[in-house]
Amino acid sequence: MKTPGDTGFAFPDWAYKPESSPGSRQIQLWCFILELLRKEEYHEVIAWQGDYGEFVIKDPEEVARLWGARKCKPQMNYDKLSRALRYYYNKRILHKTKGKRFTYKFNFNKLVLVNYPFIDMGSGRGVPQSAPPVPTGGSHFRFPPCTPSDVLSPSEDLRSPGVFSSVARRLGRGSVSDCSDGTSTNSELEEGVGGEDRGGAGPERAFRGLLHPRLSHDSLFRTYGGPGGLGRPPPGHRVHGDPMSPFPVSPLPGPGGLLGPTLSPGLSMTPGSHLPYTPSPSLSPMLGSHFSFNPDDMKRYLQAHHQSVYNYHLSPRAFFHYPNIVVPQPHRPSAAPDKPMTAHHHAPPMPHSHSLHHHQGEEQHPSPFKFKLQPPPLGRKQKDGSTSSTGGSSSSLGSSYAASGLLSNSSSSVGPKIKVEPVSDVESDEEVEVTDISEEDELLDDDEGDVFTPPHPTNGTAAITNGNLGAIVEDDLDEDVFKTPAAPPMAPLTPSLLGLKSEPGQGPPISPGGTLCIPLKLRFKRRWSEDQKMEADGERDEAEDKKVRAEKQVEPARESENGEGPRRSLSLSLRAPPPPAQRRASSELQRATAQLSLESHGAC
DNA sequence: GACGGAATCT
DNA sequence: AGATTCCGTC
Repeated sequence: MKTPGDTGFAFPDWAYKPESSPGSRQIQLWCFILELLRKEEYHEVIAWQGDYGEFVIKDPEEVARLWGARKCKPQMNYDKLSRALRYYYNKRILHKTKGKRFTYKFNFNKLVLVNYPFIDMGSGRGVPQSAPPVPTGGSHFRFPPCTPSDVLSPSEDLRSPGVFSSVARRLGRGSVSDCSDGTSTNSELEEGVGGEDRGGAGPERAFRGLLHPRLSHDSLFRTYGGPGGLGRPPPGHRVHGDPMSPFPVSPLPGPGGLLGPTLSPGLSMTPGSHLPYTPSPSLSPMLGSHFSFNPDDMKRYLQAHHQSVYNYHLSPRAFFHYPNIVVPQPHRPSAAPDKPMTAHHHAPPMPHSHSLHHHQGEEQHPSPFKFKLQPPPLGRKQKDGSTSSTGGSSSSLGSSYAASGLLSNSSSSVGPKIKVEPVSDVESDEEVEVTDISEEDELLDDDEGDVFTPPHPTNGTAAITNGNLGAIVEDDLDEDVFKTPAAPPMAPLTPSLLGLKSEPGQGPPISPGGTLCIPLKLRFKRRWSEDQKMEADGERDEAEDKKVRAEKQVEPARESENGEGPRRSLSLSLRAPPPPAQRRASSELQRATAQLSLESHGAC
């Protein structure tokens, strides 16, 4: 086996499930697919095609064979493999490109966010839309390795703090390891990889190309992409139109600046809900095509993000994050000391405004937050039920579910199974998803494939401090939430904490008068509940709306045009500016939040 | 070919 | 949980 560096293909350690989970350390199919996709050797077998993240399996049986080899399942065949692939539909990791044989498409959003929650904060929708729609730049598209469990698990959403924390922990490990599970039998791949490893840098390349066109934020790129885009393809690599890249287009011009103080990925220029940029599957907070796991990059990223948080009053979530943010370790102790990283690899350590802690024993960090803000993504099992028309959780909630932490309120997924599906299915999701954010999404949609539609900076400036929120929530949304214009999932928490959004009219998030006097934790909780309530109401309404709509068969787009959907979410999340008092409270809250996060380590 | 349920394995 | 197998349906 090659060391991670050798293979060039390296998924960070944490890309794998935790040891505890079954199947841990086993590569997951989607990772494997990505792996193949990024290797030229397999271009005849599987390759990127069309839209972002869209790939075609040119030789199904071969792919199956490879997969079988990797998993030691000689009996593997395309039929089985495709079944596995179909399971991803539900998880929204993949979806089928209709009408095209053996063609599937990754939902980058989901994957990325989940994997890199830290990024999400601002990145998501927060990224300026103005950014060039140019997709990527990397020569090879690399999917961020993720923890499948996180990504996939319907129960755990991006929004879930738990995820974040877990991710953070994982990051802490930070090490990059090769993708191969220890057992990997298939040296084929690895070998191939090694050979192909240009320049070797495994990890760094990993994310090249990941960026969503709309996401492309200059600063991001600069920051993470490094000058000229760090992950520049090693010599010999084709930069433009790299077949390996999911993005047809060429790499971004890489301005060399590092993260400018300006905007960080975290900072969102636009409100989450309205971001012009679409949450298409391809979008990834990963930023940059050049973003890599290179420690330096990561640091930079984090730093930038961190700054943005402070500068922009990011959502409390961000804070949660930060205290525990762990910077990925450059190299795992055991890891190859020098992974061949790309040139930028040696970038000097960034000054961290905040100390990013390195935790090797990442596990030490219990997630700061025990709250689960998000409801679990739904699965597709809805069907069984009697359609749930009964439960309040009517399917229509789907949209809303995301919006509020409601469901999840009690950490355990309360509504574990809220099925949004009726309305949304993968496909419908997509459609809807479009609505929410903007037309763009539609364009993005797989089938449509107009990924490149220019971003509509609708309100680009509507910048909302929440950007983060939006980002966080949103990405996930893209498929889930977007189905319906739902209130921003994060809204409950974030707004309240920050006090950014207190709704003037409605349930005042902050209990009148009481807030300040209440202990932080209580306050926090209280607020949370209130928000949830509010959200719940909102959801209910929405659900009803949806039903109606569904019956009428109203076009989702219309809604978006009207601004209903998005607006709605905005209203929830952004609500009017908080009264002064609240504001004060909010700042306090912010501080508190930070504290809380710390406290929570032990206490919560 | 694609989908997805169900049982089963790991 | 994430496949793997098998299978019926479209």
